[in-house]
Amino acid sequence: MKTEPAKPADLSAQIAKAIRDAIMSGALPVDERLPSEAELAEQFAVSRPTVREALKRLAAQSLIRTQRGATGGAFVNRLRFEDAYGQQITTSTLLLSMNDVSFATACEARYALERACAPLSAERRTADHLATMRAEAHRQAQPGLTDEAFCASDVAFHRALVDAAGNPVLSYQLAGAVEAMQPLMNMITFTARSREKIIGFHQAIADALEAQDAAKADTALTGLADYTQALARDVIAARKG
Amino acid sequence: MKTEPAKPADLSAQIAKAIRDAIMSGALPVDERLPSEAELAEQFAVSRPTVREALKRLAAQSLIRTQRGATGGAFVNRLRFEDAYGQQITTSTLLLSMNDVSFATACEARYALERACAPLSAERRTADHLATMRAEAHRQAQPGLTDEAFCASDVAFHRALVDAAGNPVLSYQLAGAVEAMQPLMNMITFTARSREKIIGFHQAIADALEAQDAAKADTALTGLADYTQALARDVIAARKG
DNA sequence: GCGAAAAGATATGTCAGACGTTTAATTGTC
DNA sequence: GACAATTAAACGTCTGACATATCTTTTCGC
Repeated sequence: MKTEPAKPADLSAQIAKAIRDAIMSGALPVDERLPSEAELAEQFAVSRPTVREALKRLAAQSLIRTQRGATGGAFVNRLRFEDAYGQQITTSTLLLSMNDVSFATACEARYALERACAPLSAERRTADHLATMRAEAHRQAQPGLTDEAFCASDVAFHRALVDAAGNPVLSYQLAGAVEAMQPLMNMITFTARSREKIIGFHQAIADALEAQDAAKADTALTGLADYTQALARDVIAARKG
Repeated sequence: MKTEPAKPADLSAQIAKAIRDAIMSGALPVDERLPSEAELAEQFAVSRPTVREALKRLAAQSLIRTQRGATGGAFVNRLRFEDAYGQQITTSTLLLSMNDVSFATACEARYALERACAPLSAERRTADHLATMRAEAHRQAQPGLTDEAFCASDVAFHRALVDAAGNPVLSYQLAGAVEAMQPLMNMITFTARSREKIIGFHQAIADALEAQDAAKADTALTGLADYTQALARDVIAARKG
């Protein structure tokens, strides 16, 4: 029944797991200092380089931070949402590019999640969020804009839409879905006509949020989702033909 | 204007970043073998331990895998959704526990995302998904079940609901939100009465999905969300009093 | 007596070299 | 031609050392 014979991992991986478990169980609270590398080496009966490899693994996940000097050492890091965004975006981007995820699938996920945010955003949006969305929509209307810059502005617009929900957990989850789409979106050549339509949807969304009208926001988002999917289908069809 | 003077990071962090960028840009395709540790050490003009620390950082993010032996080395790893689930859950769990995220905020995010899945799940659910949901609901009705086991089954039920949407991107994003809630849920003591009500919602959700009725599923999910929030409020109030 | 400079202690960051282990390719023998 | 022994390449780990950063303590000068 076992798919894996539970092969023994590297020592550095074992040690990293032991420390990670201690952190996740709460045995090591935030800002607690770990024993020094030499002490850890003795405790786990391995050499210092092996301990260091384990600590670097944890540092790569932002679980610890290290500090040099007399009172230095490795400390349990308070994982912040901003820190996690980067990892989330990296992972999501690679997942999409390495797994032959279709544009349709990624797009569906993204707009499903955004529609989940929309009612909360309509209720809680601040003037700041609205201003950001208006500013990005205005930038998107500039004539000389490259496709890449247009897409980047698009991402900024949607980030503002998501952040307007005022729920950091949602913002974190959505960051991956929205930002990871950008490389896929960049493959689309936006005509003046398609930009105009997209900006129209963006303005409709901003209007709905300003009016705190969740239903209207949902309608505009659905329209944008459908239009984006249609655009992508055209691009793919044109590439084949 | 700069918040950080861009302090020079450790060599191992710099090297890890360089390789990570190469992977993300596509310069290093999947399954490509990196140069040996000795060659990398020479290229970057550092020692082998430093290179190894960099490689461990990448391994911790599942960006590379290493293999011993004659044809061994470090290879660019195809990041799979299953691999990413674990990291996503770890990160989400720590984010919630370390940032004083209220139960209400986490719960709101979770149910908003699940409601985004529900219409897709109603459309595409398979017999397998329905069977899993029914089985978990049945388990939840067992009398001797501990609170922990009840919560674990609850997670399994909701995972099935999310997976029924048939969109791996959604499943990935939701995994964090759903699983990371479990430690928070475990803090609630479920009375026989509250379990009964929750199971009722679960059955209503399963019924709605079986009937492919998205509206009914949404209603049931909303009911469950409201009830869960109310339960949590009671627990918090009881703890204070 | 008090402040500032110097010395010390501690811990991480990095390097050099070595040995063991794993794995695949090569070679040699029957 | 097939199988076994050898070889080579690469990672995994260890030892020891030095460099560097930072806090603490001591010492010196006034």
